Amino acid sequence: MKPMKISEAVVRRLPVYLQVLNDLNMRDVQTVSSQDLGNKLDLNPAQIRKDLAYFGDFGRKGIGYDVTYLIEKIRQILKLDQPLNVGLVGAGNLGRALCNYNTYLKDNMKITAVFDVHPSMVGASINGLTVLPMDKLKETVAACNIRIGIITVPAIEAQNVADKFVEAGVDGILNFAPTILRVQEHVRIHYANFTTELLSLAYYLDEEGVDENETVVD
Amino acid sequence: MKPMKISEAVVRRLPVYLQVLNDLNMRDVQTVSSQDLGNKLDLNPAQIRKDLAYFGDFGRKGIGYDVTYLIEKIRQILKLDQPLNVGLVGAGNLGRALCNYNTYLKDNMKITAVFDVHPSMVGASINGLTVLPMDKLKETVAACNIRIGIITVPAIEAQNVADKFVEAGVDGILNFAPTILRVQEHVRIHYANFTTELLSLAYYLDEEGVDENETVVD
DNA sequence: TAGATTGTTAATCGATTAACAATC
DNA sequence: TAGATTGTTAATCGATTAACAATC
Repeated sequence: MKPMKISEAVVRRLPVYLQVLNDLNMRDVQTVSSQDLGNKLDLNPAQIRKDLAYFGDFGRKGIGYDVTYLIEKIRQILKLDQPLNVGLVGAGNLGRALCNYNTYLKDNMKITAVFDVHPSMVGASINGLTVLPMDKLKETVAACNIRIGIITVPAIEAQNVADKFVEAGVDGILNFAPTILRVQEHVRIHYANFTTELLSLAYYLDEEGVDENETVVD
Repeated sequence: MKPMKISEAVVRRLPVYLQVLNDLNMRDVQTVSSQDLGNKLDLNPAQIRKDLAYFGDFGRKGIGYDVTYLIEKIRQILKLDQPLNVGLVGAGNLGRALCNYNTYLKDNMKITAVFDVHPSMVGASINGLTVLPMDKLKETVAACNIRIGIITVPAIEAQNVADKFVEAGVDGILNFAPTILRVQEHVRIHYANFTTELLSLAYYLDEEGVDENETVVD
């Protein structure tokens, strides 16, 4: 391992590698080359080798990477080899979807508490969890050792919820609300903003919608 | 306007600009400088000016950008000045959340049809839409002029659904399933994979979890 | 006019890719 | 040994930022 600073682009690719490796593992594939991975992910094999080499020598020259071993290593790098508790605020449709995905976020990440700002939601049961009121957030985050907060409330309430999470002591926030959050520097925020993806998708549509052949006169 | 090729990074920032501009507009702000926008978004003002300048001269020297005018222009660029119909497959929790968000995706984008692969789901009502069976997908996409497909089914079914969407003639797909899709080259795919964001967030946690001051001996 | 801010060119920075020695 | 594939250095590419003339 080197004490080098790893760029965000590299870190963001690790979960993608993990996803493909888990796939291969389920299909009992023992070994994979950077070439194979590159084909599956439309990435340059050199980039994959370089990404992995930041963290150690995981491959074998002439052979490739052992799938199980590489999964284990990437899990370690992402700190998914230890349990990580997550709290969620916003028991609406999206929040409930994420709670039910819990099996999905299996990799030692678990939503262990759900909160809502609306008293009418409090007490409801979601996938075995009882929705708690916001004034229980601080003590629950401490008691359950919650490190990450997920925000699935409307944009207008998001900053307020983020402040509560930070005050309660979480180190990271995943924000689904379409708004930029301001927090103390040491708290890391990731955005899961699908509207961005959807709206930017629209940009690329008419390149095909306008049939360029129609304008060709022979 | 220039006939230049615009990079994906630029296009992805446009919806973010739009978001902030809509915010400003609601608060009756008339004019905004690239400096202001940069502060709000943690972006370099020069980058914002450059991004916008790819598409035209929208600002006024010494003044800044007219908020309403810039919103209009970005809407045009993203083709949100015309209605755009969207179909969704997967009426589970996440699918339902997106359908109910319809107000959100107001910008002339609308989910106009919902499908599910499971017969037991068919016929259910979601936000005024009746869930249709998959064998109605092709005719509905044609009849409703659906250009974009959203996939909210489990990973294992996602490629199959994508194939159906492509066969039916959509030009773009927004995939929420954590899997890479293979489609004809002319179909554009965007990924809304929040597991990637969540897992990569874990990587950054212990940088603060390990209190570096504790190791300092004076 | 003086101050502010754009649009754009040039400089910088960082990320991706090619190439190859090492080695299984 | 010959073929395959890694880890890594050097070359390339592209994106970000700085700087500034134009101008409101």
